Amino acid sequence: MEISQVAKKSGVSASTLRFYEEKGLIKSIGRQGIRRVFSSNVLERLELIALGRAAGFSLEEISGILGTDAKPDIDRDLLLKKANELDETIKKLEAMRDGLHHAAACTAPSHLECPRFRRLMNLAAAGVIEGVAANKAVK
Amino acid sequence: MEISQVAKKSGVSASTLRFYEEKGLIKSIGRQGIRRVFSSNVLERLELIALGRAAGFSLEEISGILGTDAKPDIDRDLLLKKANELDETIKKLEAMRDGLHHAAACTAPSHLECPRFRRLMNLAAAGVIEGVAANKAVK
DNA sequence: CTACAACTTCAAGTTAACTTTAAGTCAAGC
DNA sequence: GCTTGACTTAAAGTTAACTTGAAGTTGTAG
Repeated sequence: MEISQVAKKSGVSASTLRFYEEKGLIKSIGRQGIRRVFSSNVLERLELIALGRAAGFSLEEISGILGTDAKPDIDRDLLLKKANELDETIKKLEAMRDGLHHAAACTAPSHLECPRFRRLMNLAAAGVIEGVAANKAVK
Repeated sequence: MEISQVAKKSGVSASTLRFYEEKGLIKSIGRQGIRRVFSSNVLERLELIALGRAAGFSLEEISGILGTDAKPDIDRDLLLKKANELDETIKKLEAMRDGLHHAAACTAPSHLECPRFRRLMNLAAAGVIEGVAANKAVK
């Protein structure tokens, strides 16, 4: 496949594909003249990358998870660590979602004054700041 | 409270506090000489901001949700929309988490070849790319 | 054979969310 | 009364993840 084919099928722009290749996230299987040729495997790879991005991983983390080489040879401990991080994130997001739902329905004059909203937010916020700091530290 | 007090109690650096004030996300209640003075309410506000960041909202979105003025006067439709977006994200994250857990335990030569992993990833990836594109479009 | 659309590289530009730096202000302790 | 340390502003620098632009190359349709 040519780059435009991949772009069209994946929804990832050609410039991004070149950028990803430069970063080692994807590979072209060769060239026809000057033009890159991709195997259709790359589409799968791009889905995984998109998934990782949606999950909040950086491109660097994703290349750590998926592996930069042909064989994605994976560090199982890293995977478990990432899975646990995700679990933490999910809990916060659920609290946030519930908070938002309540805020939309609540009739208190200000949400900051609504005990239920506060309780939800406090529950959710516990460890958030530390969590963010920790994430930065990990980088 | 002085800015360093707020920084210490919130874990948010002084420069970030000034930056947030500039963006209208927080407010100081006045000045003592040249120095900002904050009320302790700002700590709560900062927790909400941290929560929003952890949930993947941009600062602009957060100021949209929390309101820039003193009274957080909230657009309920926006809240519900954000809650639904969050719900979508949560589902993807759960799929990703499950995928990672499995990948860590799986003995298939390559995860891309493991049917269970593929099934999980495909489930998770459905709509991810469109979702990302949609998020960008919303911005 | 020539025009042209689709590719190529490399460098520079963009945005978000901060951080860093330079230069100055001020209250407090010695 | 002067040094010190915590503040101040304004501007520039940083990083991630791309995008855009300029200048050149190539396969194909007319």
